[in-house]
Amino acid sequence: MRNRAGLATEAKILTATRRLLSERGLEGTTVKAICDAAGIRAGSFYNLFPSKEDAILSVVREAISAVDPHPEGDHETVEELVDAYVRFVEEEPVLARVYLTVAVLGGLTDPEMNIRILRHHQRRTERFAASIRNRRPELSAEEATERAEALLAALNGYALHRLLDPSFDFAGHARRLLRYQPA
Amino acid sequence: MRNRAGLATEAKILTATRRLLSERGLEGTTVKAICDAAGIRAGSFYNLFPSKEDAILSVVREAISAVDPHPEGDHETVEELVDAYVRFVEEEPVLARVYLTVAVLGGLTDPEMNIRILRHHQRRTERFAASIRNRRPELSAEEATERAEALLAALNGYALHRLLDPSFDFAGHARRLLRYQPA
DNA sequence: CCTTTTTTTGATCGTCGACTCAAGAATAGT
DNA sequence: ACTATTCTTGAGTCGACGATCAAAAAAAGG
Repeated sequence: MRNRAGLATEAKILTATRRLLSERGLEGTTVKAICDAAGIRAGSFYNLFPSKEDAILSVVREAISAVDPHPEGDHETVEELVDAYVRFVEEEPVLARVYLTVAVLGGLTDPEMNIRILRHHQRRTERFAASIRNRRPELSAEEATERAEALLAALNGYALHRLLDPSFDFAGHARRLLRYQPA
Repeated sequence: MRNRAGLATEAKILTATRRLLSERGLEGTTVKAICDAAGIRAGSFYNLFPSKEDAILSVVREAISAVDPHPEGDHETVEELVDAYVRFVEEEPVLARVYLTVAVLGGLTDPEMNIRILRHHQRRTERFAASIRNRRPELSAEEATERAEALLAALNGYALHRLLDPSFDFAGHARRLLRYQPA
């Protein structure tokens, strides 16, 4: 693809797909809905994406990789990681919805999404566990991993609730969680 | 419906629907899949259920009402309520999956499911808040509600994680949650 | 300007989804 | 045993979905 029009169309398609996935879920994200929202015909869609799944996967990958900040230093604190997740959910609600509804939910029923979300979750758990062990070296690797798992699960629960009830104080409760169970 | 065969067929349909919803989600729960699993033809299905949504809604209602124990006394403790939820998830994994994937996560994209899950969630929050205030009468209604919301959100996160990783110690972490943030 | 490549369009295809119906088989009630 | 009701079946309708394609239109490159 070299034409400017093609790049613009691709962007319109991805924007429409993001919005649809976030608002109507996998079921509501049809090729027709995407094309209507993007103001194009189906043929143009298939000129740029080999299949519907391709466009969806592209957005899902984007959402998953936006969940956590890209690794910077070797000494991340748990607070930084938690704050980053809170910011992600609050500042990128569209991608956050895609992450939670399509990736996490889809991981429970769709086999391909399952391996994808498990891989992501393992990396994420290891990262959190490392930051926990940074602060509390006396913890065994297993203990740190278990705490990271519980912390992440609770955070996901908070995030989920936050999507249902925007007045939920995600940041405050996340901080409180860290205070009571100081990682 | 008076015929025994009809009752038996209805049970087979509901069993198949439960299993499909839990394993393949809304998307994978087609009339054909239900009928295949139940060993009947589509006509029999529509002799007993006016629509596919009807059968699904029936199972979703069942799952939602199985989440919490039916009210007994006026003095439930938070521990009892939390334990009941843990037991529900561990002893009724099929319904628990339906509850979390179809009802809770579906509530984020499907408008009808949304009002259903919000109603349920409000009742549940009030119940938890009441049990919290039972133990700590010095808390304001708002504070108790906020704590109940956070507790429930974290529990749902744990439950969700438990579905992805059956080795996750849901009961243990739930208890620890209560200890650190003693409701 | 002309050629090549990319993009868009509109029509269309096959498949699979939910759902219907007439006719026959089974079952209750009497 | 008879009859009315319920249940099951198989064939079928209809629409939506993902996907394809030839041809026209637009853009890029020289």
